[in-house]
Amino acid sequence: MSTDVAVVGREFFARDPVELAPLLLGSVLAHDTDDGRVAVRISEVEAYRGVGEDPGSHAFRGMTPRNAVMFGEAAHLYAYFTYGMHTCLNVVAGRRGESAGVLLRGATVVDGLELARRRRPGASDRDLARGPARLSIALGVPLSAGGSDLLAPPFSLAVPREPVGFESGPRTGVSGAGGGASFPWRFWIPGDPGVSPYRRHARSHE
DNA sequence: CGTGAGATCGCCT
DNA sequence: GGCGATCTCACGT
Repeated sequence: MSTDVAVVGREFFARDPVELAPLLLGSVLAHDTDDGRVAVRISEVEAYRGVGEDPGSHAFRGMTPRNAVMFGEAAHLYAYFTYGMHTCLNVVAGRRGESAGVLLRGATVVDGLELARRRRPGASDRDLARGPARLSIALGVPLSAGGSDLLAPPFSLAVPREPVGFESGPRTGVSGAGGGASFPWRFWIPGDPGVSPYRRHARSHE
């Protein structure tokens, strides 16, 4: 159930996002604030490639003020605001200028359960971080934290020593080119309660 | 459990 | 001006 994780260097994240994404399943991301620490174990992610390569990516059309962080160093936080109310979190992937990232779509709380519950009143424990916007609220990460290094305080990110088994399918919420079966870059841990409820389509790996 | 609608505003064409 | 890398609540099964 709990995976053995370890802190790794930045070069681990400087690889193709489609390769990196499944390796992040089972990772533990922690965030410290004055109110305390919340840590989550990642159960679902999506890979986004860079400029010109991936029509579903915020970076597809080149650098803008919003996506500039994606063009920077790996393992930093790309946070974006959407639907007029939600913040979602990505781990920047690849080398400088590659503008790739991995969206954190779902997780389970493994530390700071009381604090996470306070941040999402009324939510069941299972739903605390199940979904990209919910995850950012449970961790207490504001949009303004965008650009932060996830390998330095107040964050910490540890990855599994041994990759976990996973399944993949089309990315959620990505319509038009970039969506559908041509980009099966959503990855999740089968049966994990932290996988978002919105879809299931599958091809399994091991 | 599934579907459907409304909320709400920054980003980029 | 149109549309999101979404969520919650209401209501039907």
